Amino acid sequence: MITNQDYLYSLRKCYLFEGIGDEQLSDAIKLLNGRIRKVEKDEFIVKLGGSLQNAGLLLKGRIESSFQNESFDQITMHTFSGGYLFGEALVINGAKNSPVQVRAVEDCIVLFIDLERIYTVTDDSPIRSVLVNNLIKSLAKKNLILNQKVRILSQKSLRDRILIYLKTLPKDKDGYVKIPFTQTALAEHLGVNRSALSRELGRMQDEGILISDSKRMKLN
Amino acid sequence: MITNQDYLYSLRKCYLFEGIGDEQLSDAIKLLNGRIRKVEKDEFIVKLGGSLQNAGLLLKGRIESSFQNESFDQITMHTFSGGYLFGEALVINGAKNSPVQVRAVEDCIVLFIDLERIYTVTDDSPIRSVLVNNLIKSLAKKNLILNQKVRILSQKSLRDRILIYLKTLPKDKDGYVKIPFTQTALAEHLGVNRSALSRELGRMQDEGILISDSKRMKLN
DNA sequence: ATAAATTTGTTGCTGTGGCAACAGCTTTTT
DNA sequence: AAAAAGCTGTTGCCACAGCAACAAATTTAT
Repeated sequence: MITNQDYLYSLRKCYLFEGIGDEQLSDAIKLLNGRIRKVEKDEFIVKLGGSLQNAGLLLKGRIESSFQNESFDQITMHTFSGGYLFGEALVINGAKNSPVQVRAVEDCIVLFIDLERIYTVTDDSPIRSVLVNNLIKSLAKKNLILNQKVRILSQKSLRDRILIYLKTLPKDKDGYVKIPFTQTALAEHLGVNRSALSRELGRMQDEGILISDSKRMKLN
Repeated sequence: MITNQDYLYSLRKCYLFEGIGDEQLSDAIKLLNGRIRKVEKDEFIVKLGGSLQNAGLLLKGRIESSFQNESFDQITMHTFSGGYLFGEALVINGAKNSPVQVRAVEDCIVLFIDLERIYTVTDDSPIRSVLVNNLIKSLAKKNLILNQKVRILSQKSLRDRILIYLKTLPKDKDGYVKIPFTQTALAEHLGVNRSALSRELGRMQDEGILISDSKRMKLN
């Protein structure tokens, strides 16, 4: 039996539960009718064109949302890990034809929840009003994330896509950023050809504007 | 003096007030501390990198949100008219550096509102709970709109961008769609070069897959 | 430890679409 | 009605990045 306690860390990271004390966490999850489910690597939680009944909260593992363009290239929307809420927009819109697919990249543990209970039921439970608040903020934040994606994809040159992407990543003290993907996956994130990406990264190093030792990069 | 009554039609179109009767509309607007302001053509409501204090509800006119890529091309995010709520995501996130600019394309009338009042104040006014519900749905819907934008920008070929865009527009009985932009503006929507767009539209007509008589188009 | 699978660098070829420039139209302004 | 501003079609040029193919390196599976 899997308990909430096992994943307290991920739950705490989730924006939806911000401001809700550890003691009330169980109540909140009960209120949302939370159900834990294992999802195996490479399993699709949402298929392209499919629908999703419930939003999910990722407790463990990594999940990726993506789609294909008309040339059948894979474009990654977002890769996320513990504490991430996904599928809210689909569920709230009652979308029948999902424009994205959602796939487990590793073995995952997901807490599925009935989001509607946050905003349709109208009692004045104090927990609910916190949840409402957090849900609104989550949605607004995801909006900005999507904006960022649009910004990357709007760049004309591959180099600009790389530069913008790198600027979003947090720098460590030496000014390096960690790339959380293989180069192949990075290409899918930036929506570019893999070998073209490799070539451009090489060029940038030749020109001296980029230092790159596998998985770590630094701009000048 | 401008009254709410003057713009009842636009207010009714706004998703935020769905399910709120005409009689209660004034109460709702009072609750949100609504203030009407004229915005002149070409005035910026949000500048790039700036911030926005209040969300706006467009009562009259047309507004466009856009940004520039690193090559200084103008990319249009969204053009909207009466009844549209904008700036929510910026306000809710408290964004200091707006990634987009918002500009009046025509002379506009805007109702600015204090969105926070919807979700921070915690009394159990029945109007508020409707507003909360609608705000959540609005945010989720905007999410899908952004998704659509990402989808267009992820296409490798100009033609695919055009095709996908056309498919989102509503067809009339003859299968024609109305293009609500000049070709120049359409190019900015699709994030492509204006003359390349013109060229490609020409090609498509030559190939017989598109019929186009100024402002109206039809696919085969 | 070995094999299998995946990732990465590299390179020649090629097509698409960006760019600039201009002429002809259309729309807006005065 | 005239002038100004903006939109559209067209064209030659060419760079960027997609593509395919392969070998080398790295990672994962058995």
